[in-house]
Formats: sequence, structure tokens, C-alpha cells
Amino acid sequence: MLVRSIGEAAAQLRGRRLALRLSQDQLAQRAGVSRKWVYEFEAGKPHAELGHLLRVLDALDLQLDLSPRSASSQSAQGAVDLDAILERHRDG
Amino acid sequence: MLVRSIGEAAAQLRGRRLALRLSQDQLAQRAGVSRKWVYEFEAGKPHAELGHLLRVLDALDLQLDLSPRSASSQSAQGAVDLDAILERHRDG
DNA sequence: TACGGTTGACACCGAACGGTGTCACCGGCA
DNA sequence: TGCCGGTGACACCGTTCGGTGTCAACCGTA
Repeated sequence: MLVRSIGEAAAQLRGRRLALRLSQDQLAQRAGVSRKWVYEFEAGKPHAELGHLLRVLDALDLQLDLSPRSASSQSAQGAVDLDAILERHRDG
Repeated sequence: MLVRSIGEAAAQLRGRRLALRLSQDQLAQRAGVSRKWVYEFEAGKPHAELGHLLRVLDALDLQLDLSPRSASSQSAQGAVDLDAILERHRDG
């Protein structure tokens, strides 16, 4: 699922935690963070350390993927080569 | 690309920035963060605010995906249904 | 009724983040 | 030779993140 904001990630995290029937406390202990962190992140706190998030995602068996937004299907004719456009823009 | 650690994300981010021919300063201004943040993140600093990362990824036109780890190739016979296992474990 | 588990919500406080400013180093170019 | 842009690397400092501890509210159950 695409993560566009922290709120979306928070919803995903909370849903996953409930699906695994873990309490905030249990998840926190698994991931090595405090319950406060879990509670606040699920509440949509905009600032959170990436390292903690990765640990929590790992504890929930969730994986994070990073990919170019528009270049995912770069070979297609209709696809936009953003890199080329930007580079041309910067060169011009 | 799978993001397993901050170092991997940092490498992705740096590679993308160079591909777009952006300086650390330019990227920082685009994303609304300081050059120090960009420099330190690329250097693999383990702690970084998720909100800043999302803004930088957006400036680089990179997208973040969140998905259950074991369900990525769920149809395979050998695949493990972690959810079921965990739920059974918790129920038992 | 009482009890335990879960959750939201505080205060407190040390540690660390992030911004600003600055410096030196390096490579390209006039 | 000197200048300029990019980068790594500091110091300083205000902000705030995250952990610990605690409390009340809610719910299911004995």
C-alpha cells in the first residue's frame, strides 16, 4: 500500500497490530520502543524517528519499499522519463 | 527496492539525488529541510524524523510502499501464513 | 461488586535532533 | 593563479522526541 503521509502509515500500523492481536505494550516490547511511542505514532504524531519505525514495522512483519514514482514502468511508450525531463530542465 | 535499514534508504536517496543532478542544498530547499539534514541522512544517521524523510522523498519523486512481508508471494505452497501462526499462537 | 487488561493522556526530564553559521578541501574553469 | 560550487564536518543552541511513571476510563469476566 502506498504511503503518502504519516497518517496512512499509522493506520496501516495500527491495523496490522490489531490483526496480529498485539497490544500496544506487546508491540512496543517486541520492537524495543516504549508504549508511548506506539500510542503516539498511531495517534498520528507527525514526528517520529525512522529507526524506531523500521523496528516496529519489522516487529509487525511489514516491509517498506522505495521506488521512483513515475519511472516504475519506464520502458512503456506512454511513460514519462522524469529524470530526463528534470535533467534537461537543469541543463537548459 | 526493499528498504531494510536506514543505510539502504540513504543510498537510494543519494543515488536518486545525483541522478536528478540536484545538490544537497537544492534538494534541501525543495524539501524544506536543511542541508545538514540531507548530508547527515546520506551519511547514514540512524535517527531522522519520518516527516522530513517523506518530504525529501516527495521532492525526489520517490514513493514509499508498505506491505505485509510474508504475503508478498503468498500463493506459493511453501509460503508461511504468519498471521495465522501468530493468531493461533496468541489464542493457544 | 471487584479485578485485570487495554488504551488515551498527562508531567517530568535527559538526550538528541535539526537549523544556522562557519570552515576547509576538492575539482572545474577562466 | 584565483574564483566558485559542492561537500564533509564541526560548534552552538532552541526545540522536542522518547522513556518512565502515573492516572482515569472503558470493557469483559469471575
